[in-house]
Amino acid sequence: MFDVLSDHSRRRILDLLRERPRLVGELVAELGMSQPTVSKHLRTLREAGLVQARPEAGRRRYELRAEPLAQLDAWLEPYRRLWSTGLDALEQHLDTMPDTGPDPQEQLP
Amino acid sequence: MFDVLSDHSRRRILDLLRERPRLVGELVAELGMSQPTVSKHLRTLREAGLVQARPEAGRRRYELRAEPLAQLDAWLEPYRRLWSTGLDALEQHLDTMPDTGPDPQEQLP
DNA sequence: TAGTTATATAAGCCAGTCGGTATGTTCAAA
DNA sequence: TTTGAACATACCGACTGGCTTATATAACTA
Repeated sequence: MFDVLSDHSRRRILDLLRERPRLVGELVAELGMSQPTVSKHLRTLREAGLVQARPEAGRRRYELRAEPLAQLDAWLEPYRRLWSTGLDALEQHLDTMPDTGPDPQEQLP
Repeated sequence: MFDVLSDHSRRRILDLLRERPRLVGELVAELGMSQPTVSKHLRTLREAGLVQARPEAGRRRYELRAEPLAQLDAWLEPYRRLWSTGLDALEQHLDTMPDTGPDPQEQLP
């Protein structure tokens, strides 16, 4: 999942498909890359379940499938608490140890 | 950001530092990689602002800095709506267009 | 059926990167 | 100041992955 998303061109494709489904030729024009290169990226995205092709009058319209991104969201989840509370790993650790000083913040779950 | 996170070893390091800050030697032992390799990953993470080193009795204790991950979260945000509502780019598009009938299924070559 | 268009796959090149070994560098203790 | 431990950097070989050109496949059209 991270591997698939680490490529800038593939993220551009996802961003474009987020607006609306598109034909391969449309993506080629907007990305300014060769058609085979775009097709290979689409294959990678397809195998990751992030896009889906629908035949349409001899062409192929690609559409976004966002569900697999939930994995990324799941990975991010435990980190989200840290930055959203301004708490990093150091303070989190100190929270679990006998306190030697004042405790500025308190924490939930 | 995506480039930094696309490496499995670096994600393992972040996961370990999420538990608690650690010395380089501790990470080396837990990752089973050579010390220079770990140091190189730490440098990459440091330059991305994801970790931070604190000198400690001649050693270096690395701690997590989760804030930059907010960028990832921001990128993810517009997609989160799609999968959380079960709405993908296709239906989103069709919502804005007059319906022409039932849609077929896809196929593979 | 042949020709044309749209897309997919194949093969090859090149740049970037991961991991390793060897070598600096820094710091604390003696 | 010297030694030794902990960590960083330099450099190298192997592999990966993206891009390009050339070619194959599929579907529409005449």
